[in-house]
Amino acid sequence: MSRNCRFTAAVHVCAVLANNPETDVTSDYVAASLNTNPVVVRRLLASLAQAGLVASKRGSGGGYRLAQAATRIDLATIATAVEDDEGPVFAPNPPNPMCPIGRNIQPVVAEAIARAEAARMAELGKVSLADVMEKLPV
Amino acid sequence: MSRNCRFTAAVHVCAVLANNPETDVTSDYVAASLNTNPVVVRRLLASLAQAGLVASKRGSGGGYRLAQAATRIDLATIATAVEDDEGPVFAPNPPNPMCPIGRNIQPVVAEAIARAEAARMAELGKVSLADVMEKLPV
DNA sequence: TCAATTCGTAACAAAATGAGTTACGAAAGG
DNA sequence: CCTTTCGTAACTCATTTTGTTACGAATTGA
Repeated sequence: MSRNCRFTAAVHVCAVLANNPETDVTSDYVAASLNTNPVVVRRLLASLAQAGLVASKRGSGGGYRLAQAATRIDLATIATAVEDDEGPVFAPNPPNPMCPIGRNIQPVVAEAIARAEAARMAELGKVSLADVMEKLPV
Repeated sequence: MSRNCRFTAAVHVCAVLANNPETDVTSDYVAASLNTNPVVVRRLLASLAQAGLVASKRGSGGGYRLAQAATRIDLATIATAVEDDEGPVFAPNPPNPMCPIGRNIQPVVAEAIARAEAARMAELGKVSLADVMEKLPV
């Protein structure tokens, strides 16, 4: 599954929480909207909680809610929270060090990828969760 | 393996071809630099050929060479050639259509992702294969 | 205190993805 | 012809991700 899959799901989760402000929403409830398993949702929410985007409460009556206003959460923050930030990923086999190309190409490409990813994040950062909510039927 | 993996490999392949201008380079040769299998390389090169970036010649003395000058090939073109352009990917299970959030969120997020991907491509487009070659020891 | 609820997380099965490998036909050159 | 090399299909294997079950810890309310 692609990178955008987890990201889209994470935005969906946040949208459900934003739609129930000041309320503790259970992972079962969110899972019903996502049409998936509660544990999958909790794993997503664990990443979001670690980034300080959501707060969780255990026990009866517990659940999740946004830890910040929807206007202050942008899609770039959500993306970095749930994506594996391992930088540019290379093949399992390292390039042949005997080859002058193979020996040196990775840092060069990695730099270009880093700039491209930064541009992608900058664009995602222009959209807030509140912007997303506005485009949904309330 | 991530998206950047195939992309990095494709740039590596192009760099090897650029390093042997006006020469037909075999997939075996490229595979040695990539430290991988010739068939894997041929699959990558098939995508690059379909995009018009490389030309192939069969038979004895055959191989691959760049179909355009390295100054005219940019990393965005390479990326679009080898990446699955399936737009934003969603989870295997579609969201619950009974939920107003689930029913409507995907197009909204897809639009933001499309803009972000466009920004990423714009950044990759600023770097040409010749730029990459310049940063490698000749 | 006790029971019910809910998160947190581990363990494992199932599914999907991609890489690697083998194989073989088609094309091209000598 | 015979060799070389691409093009591609079929298959296996490793890796990753998702889904599922399970259970302990925390919290609430009776």
